[in-house]
Amino acid sequence: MTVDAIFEATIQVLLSHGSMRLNTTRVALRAGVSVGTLYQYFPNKQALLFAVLERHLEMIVSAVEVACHDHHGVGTEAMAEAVVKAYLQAKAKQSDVSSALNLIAVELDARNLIEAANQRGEEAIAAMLSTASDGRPGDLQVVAQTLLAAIYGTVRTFYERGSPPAAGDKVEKQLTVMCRAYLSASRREERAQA
Amino acid sequence: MTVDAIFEATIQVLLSHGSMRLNTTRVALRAGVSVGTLYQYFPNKQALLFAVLERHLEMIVSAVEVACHDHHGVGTEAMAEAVVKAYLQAKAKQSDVSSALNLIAVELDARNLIEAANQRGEEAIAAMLSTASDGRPGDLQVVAQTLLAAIYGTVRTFYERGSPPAAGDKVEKQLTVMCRAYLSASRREERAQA
DNA sequence: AGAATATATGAAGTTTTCTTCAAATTTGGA
DNA sequence: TCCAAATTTGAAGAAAACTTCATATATTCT
Repeated sequence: MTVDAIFEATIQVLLSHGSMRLNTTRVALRAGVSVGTLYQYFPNKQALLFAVLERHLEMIVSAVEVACHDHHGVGTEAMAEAVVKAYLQAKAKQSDVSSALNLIAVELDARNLIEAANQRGEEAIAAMLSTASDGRPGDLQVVAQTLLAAIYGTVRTFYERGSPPAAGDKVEKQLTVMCRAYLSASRREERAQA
Repeated sequence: MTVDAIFEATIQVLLSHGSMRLNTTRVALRAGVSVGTLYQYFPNKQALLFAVLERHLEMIVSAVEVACHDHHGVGTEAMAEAVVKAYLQAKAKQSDVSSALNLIAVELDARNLIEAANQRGEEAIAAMLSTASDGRPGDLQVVAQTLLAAIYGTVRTFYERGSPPAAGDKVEKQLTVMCRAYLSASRREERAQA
């Protein structure tokens, strides 16, 4: 479909030129359509970028939500593993998209969009953690928030660096170790304070 | 100094308008000088952004390096604590700058700059870890890399979200728990494999 | 003070980018 | 086949941004 071609082109231009040098003509050209066509589907440049971002966020969050839902009731270690894996897979499925989009996320009035996506992710994680078979961690909100931020931030850092996909396994392993350790430590702290 | 005013103005414009709507006129206006003056000091817009970024990276990395150097020979838990604290303090010292700069970092040919900064940070951490009194973690390179990425990414995520500075304490606490747990777990894995 | 040097100004030229719209093309049904 | 609706085109107008440079102001030194 034309719209998909435009989406794809936006990503490509973002990757090869950066958001500062992204302009509608370039996107249209890359998409193999004319500028006019682009404006048929998006009222202006900002709307285009917004749509591309929205699309990607939805994909990531829903992946996390599904993973959390599928892992209610298991131990925290398995939970850590599951979330890390889900997030990493979702990212890998469109690794180029990921790094490109971080360039525009903050440009737009996308704060709310991102905030909402985070919220959903955090809630899914908190809900899952509360069902842990080996005891729930302390402050659910805080732990869920930190966990998501750590996964999100670490992965992003690696992607931006353009690490080879081969490194993905290493990242997953280390992240899993870290998240597991964190959740265990959280429970320990919890017990210590009680 | 004029140059400092321009630096500061760049950050401000970046924050209030985003990199896409950042232009030399706006920066000059905000700095209280004329466009001509700006071009007296920077050959073009790109050079300006590059300089601002460079300045900031140097500040952050050197803070990490100092912290690492000051903590050679202590236990890994203390190390985790030290690095987290150093990084967070450096960021906090110019919290606005931090989030603003991530907007342009990838725009420029700044890959090398960032790569170099990361390199230095990782090396400092690896060097410190290798002197741990309670046993060095497994693959020093990988652990240092992951640790830095996790701290960097997590902090960035929080900053971009515009969390109130009050939340800084909570972030520091959680990050410390996480990094400590990670380093302990790394050592445990090391022993298990040996 | 006066000359020499350094710094600042901002209007104007050039280039880039955004967006529109009348005309051309394609699509799908009667 | 023929028509009407949907889609596409890209040249061109309008707006925004980059950069230059001749002129003006300030600073420093003798």
